[in-house]
Amino acid sequence: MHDADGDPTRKSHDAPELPASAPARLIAHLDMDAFYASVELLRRPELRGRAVVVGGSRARAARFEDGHWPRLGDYAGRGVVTTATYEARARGIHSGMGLMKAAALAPDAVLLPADFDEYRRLSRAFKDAVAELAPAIEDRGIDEIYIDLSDIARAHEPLGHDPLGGARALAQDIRNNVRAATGLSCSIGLAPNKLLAKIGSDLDKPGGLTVLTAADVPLRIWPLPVRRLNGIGPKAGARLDALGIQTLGELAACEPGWLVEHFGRTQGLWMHRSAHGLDDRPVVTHSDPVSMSRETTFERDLHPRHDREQLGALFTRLCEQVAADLQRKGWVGRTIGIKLRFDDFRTVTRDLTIELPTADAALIRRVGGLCLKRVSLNRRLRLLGVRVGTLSRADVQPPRPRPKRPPPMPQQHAPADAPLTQTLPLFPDAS
DNA sequence: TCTGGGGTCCTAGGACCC
DNA sequence: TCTGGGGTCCTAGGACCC
Repeated sequence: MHDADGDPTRKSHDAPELPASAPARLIAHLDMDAFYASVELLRRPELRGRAVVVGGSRARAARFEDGHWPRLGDYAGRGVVTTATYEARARGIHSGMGLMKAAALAPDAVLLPADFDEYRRLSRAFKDAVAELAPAIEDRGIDEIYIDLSDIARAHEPLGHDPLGGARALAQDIRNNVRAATGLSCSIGLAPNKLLAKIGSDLDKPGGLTVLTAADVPLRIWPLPVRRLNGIGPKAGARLDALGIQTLGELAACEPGWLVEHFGRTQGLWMHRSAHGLDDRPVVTHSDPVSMSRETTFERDLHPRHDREQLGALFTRLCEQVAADLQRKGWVGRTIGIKLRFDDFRTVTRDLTIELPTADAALIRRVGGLCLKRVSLNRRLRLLGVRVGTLSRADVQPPRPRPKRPPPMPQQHAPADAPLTQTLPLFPDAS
């Protein structure tokens, strides 16, 4: 998409230092501000200024009862905070936090259930608004996108002495368009790559527009904690911390070879490059799904035998849902898998690849049942999930019926930990 | 009364094939 | 017959992201 030959500023195309001579890109990362909570405030403006938490999808629908809203402090049960307004964040609440813990911090906060249909509607609206001005968009979920502005920003005349003035103006136009179309605010990071754009959009939230260049890396990136890098999560963050590395500057100062020793070749080299603000990943404007799944956490842990019927019915429903998702979107899949989470939070998965792709609920249910037989069920369950992977389009013939292999016989592969006492088919088959 | 749901990507071992 | 190596597929788990 971005070819060195396309750079009109380059006189010489035979220069050997090809990577260095590639034209600079201009990438934006746009992140909607407290998206779900902001959507709720759009239709309940009287809640503006209050601590509002969205979460607990099975919470009762929010109703204006007797002049007050459902209090977070009255909530009892499972669930996590999906989004919190900035007022709630100021009280220490953040997404992913258990609702009961959040309730202890801000019992008087308003708790609203998530309304994903509405969030999806506004997600489409904001992406459409961006696409009117800049069509090269990479979807990163419901509330954020990358935008490749490399080509269009050149058309924007630089304003004054700022070489990025045109880009800045374009980003401003994009933000205004999003606001006009949805009433919602967003933050934008503008940088030569996705990594820096992503960090930038987070530097001045809400409503910020942050421009970062390679020259800004030492002063503005290196002081940040390593966790701000997209790709360093809780585990890698803790390992780095144990090695005495807290900031991106400290990470940047590490020898690549030393990082490779501790984190492996791929991750070690990636960390080194990233800490220096280097990132070649393109903005990917189209991608096909790899898998589709449905899962549910029960309101109370279920016993594999005592709650057998309920589990079986739940399992069947998940299969029907995932089949409906596949059919609605026009996909079929060959790999059927299940996921179980036990009361101790241990998670296991089993999957089985069949010869011909399917989107049929009954077949998914049958294969899922075979997967289930390979798990020893000696604890209560808190979650059950069904997944279909190795997808292909429903309207094209499967390319090649793959060469025959001995058909999988799950019973022969019973896990070593399967207890001898497990004799019953634990989930009644739906068929 | 800890810890949602929907995803992607990576690793690693074994089977199988050339 | 023995000794390999490489490539692909399948499966399980785990890290991470939104």
